Order: sequence, then structure tokens, then C-alpha cells
Amino acid sequence: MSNLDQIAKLAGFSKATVSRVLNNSPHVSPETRDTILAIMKQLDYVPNGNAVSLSKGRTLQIGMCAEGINEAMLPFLNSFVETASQNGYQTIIYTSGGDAKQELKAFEELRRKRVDALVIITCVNDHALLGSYCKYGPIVSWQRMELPEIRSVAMNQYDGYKLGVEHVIEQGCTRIANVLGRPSSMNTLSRLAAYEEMMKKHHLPIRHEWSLTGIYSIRDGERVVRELLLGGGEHPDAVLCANDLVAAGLLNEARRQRIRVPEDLAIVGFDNTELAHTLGITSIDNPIAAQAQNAFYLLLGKLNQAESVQQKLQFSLVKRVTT
Amino acid sequence: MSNLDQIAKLAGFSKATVSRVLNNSPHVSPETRDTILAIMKQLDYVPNGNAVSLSKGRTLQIGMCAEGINEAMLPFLNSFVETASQNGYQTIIYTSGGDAKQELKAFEELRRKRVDALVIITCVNDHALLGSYCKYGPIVSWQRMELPEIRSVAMNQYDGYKLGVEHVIEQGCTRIANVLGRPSSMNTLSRLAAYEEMMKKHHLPIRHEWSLTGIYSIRDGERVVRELLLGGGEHPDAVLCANDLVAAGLLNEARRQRIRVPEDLAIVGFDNTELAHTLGITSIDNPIAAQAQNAFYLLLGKLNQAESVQQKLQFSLVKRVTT
DNA sequence: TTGAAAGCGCTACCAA
DNA sequence: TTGGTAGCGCTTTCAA
Repeated sequence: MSNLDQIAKLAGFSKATVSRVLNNSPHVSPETRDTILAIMKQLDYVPNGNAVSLSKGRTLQIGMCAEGINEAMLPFLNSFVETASQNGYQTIIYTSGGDAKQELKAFEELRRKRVDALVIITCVNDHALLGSYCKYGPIVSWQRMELPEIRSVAMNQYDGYKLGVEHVIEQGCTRIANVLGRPSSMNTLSRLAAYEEMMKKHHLPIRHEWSLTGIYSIRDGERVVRELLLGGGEHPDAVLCANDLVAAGLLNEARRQRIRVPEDLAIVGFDNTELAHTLGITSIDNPIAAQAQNAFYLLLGKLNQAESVQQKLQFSLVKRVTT
Repeated sequence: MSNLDQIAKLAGFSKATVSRVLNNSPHVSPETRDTILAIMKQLDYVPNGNAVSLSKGRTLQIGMCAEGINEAMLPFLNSFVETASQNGYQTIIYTSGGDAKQELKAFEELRRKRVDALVIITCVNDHALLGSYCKYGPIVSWQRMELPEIRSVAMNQYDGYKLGVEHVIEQGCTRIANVLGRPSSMNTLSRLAAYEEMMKKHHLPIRHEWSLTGIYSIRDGERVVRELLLGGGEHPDAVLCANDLVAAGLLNEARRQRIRVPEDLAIVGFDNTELAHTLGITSIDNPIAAQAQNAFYLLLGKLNQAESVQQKLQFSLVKRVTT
């Protein structure tokens, strides 16, 4: 493995000049540049990334923090990784499995200067604690946060959820249930607020036992059918789901139980993923890839002390056969 | 931001001693250690990751190369990231979007010592070219490779596919179609070989127009129904799918077209993912998470010049309602 | 047990 | 346009 020193010696120039060639400095004569480039090629030279990072004080690496990666995050992840890459940044994944200690390691890596910035997909630590890491570098979040220091690129799901509630009401549903994710996350609270407002506006009854939380996956969705639709008493005639996975599980199990969709039960997903399209699930479109781009450019802006232009985004409802 | 030098000065010891404390060297007296640790805590000190990497010549980072991340890779990705993390290694994602030039950047990062090793999920460059990067660090692959230098942790799908073909034949199917992924990948070839062998063994006709390639996603699976099952003439009575996504698309579209499953058409997926479970798709179980662990330990072994123990793995068929 | 000093490989400032 | 040199922050031998 050759290094700058060797190149400099062989070419008969100083390390400084070789470094200039490496960094495309205009202050190098064409002949000198050619000579040096030739030697580099000959020795199969590439600069050592760690040395560059140490010297420059920047790694061109961005950390991505999540409990674990699932389908719902894929559009965000792919879009972020690609956007970053186009701008010369690599993405390091830190998954915590929901362990707060483990999660904190990602933030420590920011402090240790292994990454220049951090993007949170989901996090479990106290937000204020995480916010204290902002002094080590820019942090942005997908998950909505309670602090001003860590901006979130996610949209206020209040607006999106309202579309869903409005839609099933228009379809004639009156007994509307919510199947939600993390119990007291901002998204859940926003959705509940939208739900309650719409229900009140239309003078429909709000039944708290029809708002379930902690539902995330296909299997969770299947379980919901048993909890919400198979017991005695009155059943909901519409369910708004935490995401399309849940909606898929719900739909599948409902059909298995001979519940007619949408006649007896309307189902609305969230995010409008490929899965919703495939299974014909009505879903609320959430422009996730664009949010990831916003996230990256927000970080890049802070890294370069420049203002970054953010795309304006909005929700929309895609009606399919489940409503 | 404090550094080693400041800690050393404040503590009244040399940098060497401070470094020893950092690296848990036994050659430090307890009192010295305590003093130094106290100062570190007081100054909120953490070592600079880049400096450590440069000095040690190792980054504790492993690159992961893929065209893009999709659901099928998630179990591998999550398992790999977690296993790596447990062993002190972080994972950097490099996606190429199928662009060979872009993909090569991941391998250049190995050469530049930004990562200690590389794991290939999928790659598009010439294998021999990629193999030439082995001199810069260990490389292992999930996708099967044609070179001995880059070992693959994937299993020979010949064995798995045979289970599938055998199964549908046992169910009484005779007109068996294959829906495959990358046209001339080793997996596709292995599957075709298994198919042909089983068909010959049972004296069943092999119809090459019933072997489709380049099918990956749910939507692709939906398309297959139109191509394979809706035209005039004879139709297959069983389809073995590239993966569970394809099987899901196929199943869904078949039902939409009023094709009875499994009476008129048996469907077998591959990988036995959550989706297959949910939709009740018979699938061939592929222990992917374990393969990811094998991949990591293979790399770790080479990094530490030690032999690594590999888990022995095998396929199995999970029968559900689509056969 | 501790310290001095020579790396690790590159950047960037100041002179020339 | 080029070179000298002092960093960047930590590790690791060699001596003491």
C-alpha cells in the first residue's frame, strides 16, 4: 500500500503538491499534475480514507438510527441512502433492537466523530437526552420529536388521518375504530385528535375501546379482527389502520372470518405502499421518499452552514376496494 | 472538544498512559487509572474515532453492497447488522441502483480503508473484477458467486427447489411452471436444474415457455397470471415462484381472475417470509438470518486470521393453503 | 508502572 | 506554482 509520501518522492514533488492534485487545487501546473497522476496510477494509489477524515475533521458518513429495519421504513432508507450517496455521503446503520443503551451508541458515534450527522428513524431514549447530542453535530428525525433542536421531516399525520376519517364517513360508516402504533407517540396523538374532531363534527359516537394501540405488523392486524370484530355486542364498521401491513393482516383475517369488505367493514391503510396497491387496500398516501430527501438536505444544509430548500409535501387518499 | 493530550496534561501523566487506560491495558496502577478516568469524566472526553482507526489501521466498519434494499433482504440485513454490532462492528450500506460504476465505489472504500471488510448482497459487476478487491480485505457474499475467492453463504437452492417440485407433484400437479429471478444467476440455474431433474424423474413434460425469468416483485407476480394463465391453450397447474412476494402477487391476481387456488393452480413461494405466513402461501423455508450470521463470522474470522465456525443450514417446505 | 517519541497518512497554512 | 511544516488525535514500541 503506497502513501502520499512515496508518491511525492517518486514524482519529485512535495507532499503538499501531491495533496493539491488529490484535491483538484487549481494551483498546480498541468505538467506537474500529469506527472503525479501518472505515478499514482502506476502505484495503484488511493488515499487512506481515515487519514483524510482525521485531517479534514469530516467523515462524509451519516448515521441512521432505528430500532430495526422493517418494510415500512424501506422507502425512507432507500431514498436517504441514495440521496446521501449522490452527495458524497455514506450511511451507517445503527439498530438498537429497542434497547436504549444500544441506541445511545449511535449518538456516541456522532460525538466520536465517526459520523458527521445523524438521522433518527425511530428512537426509544428520552428525547431531551438525545437532544443534548445536537452540540456534536446536526441531527434530524423522521419520527416526530418533541424538541425544537431535532427537527422532524415527517408530516403532521393529523392532516392525513382526517382524510381517512372523512372518507369512511362519506362512505356511510358511523362506527369507526382506530388501530394505532406506539401508544403515546406524536403520530398516535395526532391521529386521535383528528379522529375525535371529525367524529364530533359529524356527531358520531367516540368509543374509546375501539382505539387500539401497539399494533404494527401483519400478525398484529390479524389479531385485531379477533379483538374488535368477533366478540358479542356492537362491532365497528370501519377501521383506520396504523399502516398498510396492519391493514393487510386485518383484511386477510376478516375475509377468512367471512366478514365482507367493504360492505360490513371498511378498511383504510396508511402510507400507500406497494402492498396496499397489490391487495387493493384504500390507503393514505404518505410521500416518504421525499421526506427522506428533505432529511438529508436538512443535514447537509447544517453541515455546510447553508439554508436548505425543503420540498413541500402533502397527504392524499387513494381509494381502492376496501372502502 | 478535549483530546488525549489535554487529559494527559491535566492528569499529570503521559499520553501513553492515558492511552493504556483507554485500551484497558493491565500495566496501569489502579490509582493512576482512577485519576485519569476521573479527569476524562470531568472533561466529558471520548476518543476520536478517526484517529483511533488511522492509528490502529482498522475501522471496525463493514460495507454492505446491494443494488437497493427490498423486503427480501431485510432478514439478512437486520441479522447482519445486529450480529456485527454485537461484535463491535458497524455496517455501512452502499446501494448502486444497479449501476456498475456506483457499485465499484463500495469496493474502493475497502481499498481506501474506510471499511475493514465487505459483504455483497447483490452485485452487478463482473465477478472476476470484484474478486480482484480481495487483496484489500475479506469479502463474502450472499448472492452466489462464481469465484472461489469470494465465498457465498447462500445455500444451493437446488436442494430447496427440489422440495418444492416434489411437493406439487405429490399433490398431483403435472403441468409445472417456474417463475424465476435474474435470468442467468446461479440460483436460477440451480432451480432450473432441480426442476428438470425432478420432471424427468417423474416423466413429466418440460415446457420451456413455462419458465419465466426476471420476475421479482408483487406486481411482476400479478403480470405472470396474465402471461401464463389467461391465454388460449394449455395452462400450468402449479407455479413455483422466485420468492414470496411474487407468490403473493400471483395469488392475488389469480383470485381476482377467479382461478381457484389450489384446485386449479398450486402456488409455492420461496423464503417463507412473514408474508407467506399471512397469506397462507406454501413456501420453502430459507434460513436467511442464519446465513447473515455465517457471513459476519466468516468475515470476522478472516479479519482475526482465525477459523470461524459456520452453522449448518438446510431448507424445508412449509405447506399452507396454496397447495 | 510510566514516559518519550516515532509513527498512522493526509491537509492546510505560511513562505518563497 | 511549489515546498516546508505543523497539525489532526491516538497507538505502540523502546527505554527507563
